[in-house]
Amino acid sequence: MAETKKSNLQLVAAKAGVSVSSVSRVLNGGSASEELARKVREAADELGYVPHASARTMRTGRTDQITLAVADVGNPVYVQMMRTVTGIVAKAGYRLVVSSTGADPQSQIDLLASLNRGYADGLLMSPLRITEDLVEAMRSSRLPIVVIGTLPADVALDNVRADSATGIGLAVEHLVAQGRRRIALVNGPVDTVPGSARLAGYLSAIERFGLTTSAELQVTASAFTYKAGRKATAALLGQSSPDAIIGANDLLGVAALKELAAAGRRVPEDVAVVGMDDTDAAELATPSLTSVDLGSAKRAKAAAKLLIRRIAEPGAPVSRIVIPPALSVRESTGGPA
Amino acid sequence: MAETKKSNLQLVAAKAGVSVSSVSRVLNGGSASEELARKVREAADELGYVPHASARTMRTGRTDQITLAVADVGNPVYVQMMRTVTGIVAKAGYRLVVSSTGADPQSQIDLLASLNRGYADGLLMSPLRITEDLVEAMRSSRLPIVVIGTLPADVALDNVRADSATGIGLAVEHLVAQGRRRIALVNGPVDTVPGSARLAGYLSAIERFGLTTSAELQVTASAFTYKAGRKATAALLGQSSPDAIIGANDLLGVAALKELAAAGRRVPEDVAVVGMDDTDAAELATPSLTSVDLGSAKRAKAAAKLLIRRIAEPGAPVSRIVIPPALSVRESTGGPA
DNA sequence: ATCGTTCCTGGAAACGTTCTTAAGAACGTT
DNA sequence: AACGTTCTTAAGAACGTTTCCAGGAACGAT
Repeated sequence: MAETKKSNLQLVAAKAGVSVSSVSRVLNGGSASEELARKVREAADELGYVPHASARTMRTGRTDQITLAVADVGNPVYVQMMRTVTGIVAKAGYRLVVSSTGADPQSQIDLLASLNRGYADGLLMSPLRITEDLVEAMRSSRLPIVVIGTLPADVALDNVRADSATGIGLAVEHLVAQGRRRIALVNGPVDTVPGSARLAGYLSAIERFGLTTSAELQVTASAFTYKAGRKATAALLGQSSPDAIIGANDLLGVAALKELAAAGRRVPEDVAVVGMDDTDAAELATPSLTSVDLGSAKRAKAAAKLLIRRIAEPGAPVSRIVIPPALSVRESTGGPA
Repeated sequence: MAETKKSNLQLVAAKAGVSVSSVSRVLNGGSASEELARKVREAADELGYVPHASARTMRTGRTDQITLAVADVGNPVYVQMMRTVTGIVAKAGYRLVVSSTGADPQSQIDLLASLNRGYADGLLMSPLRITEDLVEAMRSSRLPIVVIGTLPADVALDNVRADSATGIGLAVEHLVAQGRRRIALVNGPVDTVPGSARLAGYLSAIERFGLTTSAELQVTASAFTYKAGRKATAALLGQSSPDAIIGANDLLGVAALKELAAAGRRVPEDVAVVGMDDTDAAELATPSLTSVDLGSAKRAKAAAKLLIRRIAEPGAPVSRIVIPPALSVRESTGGPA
């Protein structure tokens, strides 16, 4: 057994001395006599038969694959999502295929076009930037899509979003409770979905707690990456002296931590730091990084389930789920080691 | 244009008033008259035609997809590989599909079986554990495979390997030059390919530099992860007092860093720490982690090129490439901040 | 005018599967 | 003994492409 040559139903059928359709029926669990089933299985085993995925897809229209599109495989929040999603879709009988698009909308549009060729039964995506063109492409896609992240109100797609604003509120509240007054924001690009949400959340929280902010306390990194975060934090420290810094994600938070260390400021004594996403990176940092858990694992899980349901019933009403945030307090704001 | 309905060659042909074969020829760059080409393109545009991947695959036998199988998406060394590979294969006209297998050989065997159904034209894999069954599955696969990592000598597959032994030698040499004498190893499971290579490299380097080691200086984490590394390092510190620790990868190195901090030892004053793989995690750690660059990016790049070549010419002689290691000195061994 | 080339186009087969339809066998009922 | 029902199996169409092959048309050469 387990020979590996080209094999197909016809060869198996010939070997077993039965018809092609009978082989297909037996192998897919249809009704058949003991005798027939035995012969078929024997022949299939002997030939090391493996069904041809494309042929099946062409006939059935299903691929049994789900694609997860992520903007940056280096961002630990996506790693967390991948982990979660893999398990869920596997349980439902799907293979997960991860596709790394760039950060720009065009590459996501390209991916959508390519998926419409029939590479997958559904798409899980978390677009960083949402343009008219991308929305149009998502709308006109004939593939079920579930979006992880916020979406314009008029786009009728299933989506699972975080509540950045409340999340930042949690961070600010925690910092205020410690007597911090000059709370800075190291944000990612504001033309991105998370970037704009976090800026808005920051401004509203600052106001709500009766604090003040200023242009000097807000810097924008060129990307949600460590390197960009270092640069942005350096600029921030050059133009103001905050007593707390909120990084718009953990990578930016860790960058702030490192830059503060390089500048000789103590964390948390001189400056407290909070990140967002509560990924492994927060745990691994030194000092460990307090982080707002935006529920990325939960979001990914919910999104995967939503997608599986939508594939099963395309006509189901559109769901919009919001996952509430939580705060994980660690050393960078005086939490336990 | 850009309607998105079900469309196929037949519909386009009908709309353009030509034959199906002519449409196919035009769209795939065959020879055709100006007039015909114009009509076809117009019709295709208007219908928003997208070719059906599976149908094409069934006819041509190609999928234009390459699969990268990684054991753990959370390991930054794989992230580095994904980044590199994505670019290379895209340039050659392939889509990269990332598949996250578990650490056990069986899940890799399953993946191989599933790929033999025709999901991809080639496979890039980096198996953690190599068993007889896995070797057998790789041998009998009808899919071109390139292995990133060491392979038994009698397996005739293209592969690109690191030189762990020399790499560890570099680390030991560096540590010895600083006067370190009690060099410990925090290894991953020794029944894995990298685990056994690193243990062997460590022992030989220790001997070469005239040092001694003992069972107390060697611990084995249950996996190549941060959490397992913490536990293993804690055990190490409980049973001996090394003046240097080599982590078998960066995650273990960072874990050692954190555990030392928790135990109140200063790095690098009391204990120097070296990791392996030279990933982002080494850069982000505090203090930043000296790490042996095993050339993961170069290995991934070479492997991708090898695979593309092998797909093009299946009969080409088997290549075995070794990438030499290098040392990136950082704060954890007294390097620059 | 006939023939041989070259160029363009259409017909049709084939890739491997699933599924509908139908034919035949076995068996029980009237 | 004739008939209806149920069960098992086979035949064949269809999914959407690519590509081989052949039929013309256009054209120049003999």
